[in-house]
Amino acid sequence: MAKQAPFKPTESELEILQVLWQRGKATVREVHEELATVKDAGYTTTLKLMQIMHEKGLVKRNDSSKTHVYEANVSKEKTQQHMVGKMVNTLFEGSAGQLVMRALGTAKPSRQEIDEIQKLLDSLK
Amino acid sequence: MAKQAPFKPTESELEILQVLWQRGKATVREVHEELATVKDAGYTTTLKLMQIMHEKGLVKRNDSSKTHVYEANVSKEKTQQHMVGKMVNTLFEGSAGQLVMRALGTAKPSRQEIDEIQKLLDSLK
DNA sequence: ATTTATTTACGAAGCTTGTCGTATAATTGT
DNA sequence: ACAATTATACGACAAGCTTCGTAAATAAAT
Repeated sequence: MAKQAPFKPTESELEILQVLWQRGKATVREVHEELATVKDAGYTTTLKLMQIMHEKGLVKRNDSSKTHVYEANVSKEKTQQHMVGKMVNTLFEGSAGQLVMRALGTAKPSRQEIDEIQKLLDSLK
Repeated sequence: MAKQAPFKPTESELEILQVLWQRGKATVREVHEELATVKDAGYTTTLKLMQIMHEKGLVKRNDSSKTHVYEANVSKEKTQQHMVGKMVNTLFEGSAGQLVMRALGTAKPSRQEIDEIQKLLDSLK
């Protein structure tokens, strides 16, 4: 039976998940190359992190060939939901509205996003 | 010169900051009592955490009397801003709008909050 | 075929977090 | 005054994260 993912990815694990979500499947080498454009760590570091993530159940992998192919085992949506919920609790006293206000104050969304948000808000009323 | 606060409070540190933000000033005992209603850790644990937070510059303290009085040294607003920004980057590809959509999908804000958000959105257009 | 390169596996070290025990100093109660 | 309580300081430890070096196995290149 597959182990239940814990849903508390660390900073580095999130970076890796980002790549996997974006690419679907990827080898350690591919993930590492992509991270290298942003970060500065050795190949074996990325490898080790992904091995640990596999033990935790955060990713699954196909090791039928010598070069293993990895894939995220937690969805982006669920992870976002979980992390946002946690943040609302620990930093915004349970108020999603407060978080929204803060987010909008920090970075202005595009016109299109604004329209989308307004549509959603209307439907919530 | 006061050390610059690092702005990456841990989970436990956030719990303590929450109490300090709410009360303004508080002793270790007071913070601990309040946390004890939610959490289960010894007094010296809270003490140690607050001492470390002091070293980091996350809190300041008045130790003119035997019982030290602590106070947050980072504002709730700045901390929220920083944490939200980080989350937008690591989980939402830099899009605040996406975070907002997710937050609204997770927990419905009150009618009053919705109105507030809409007002803010209009002003952003 | 032999060398070179790639990949995984493993172990270890340094750092941070969270936990607590114990010692010491100060305060309070009787 | 003496005992009991309360506070700080300090050290230590387990667990987890991140880092990397090295060894062994496989694949590719010459």
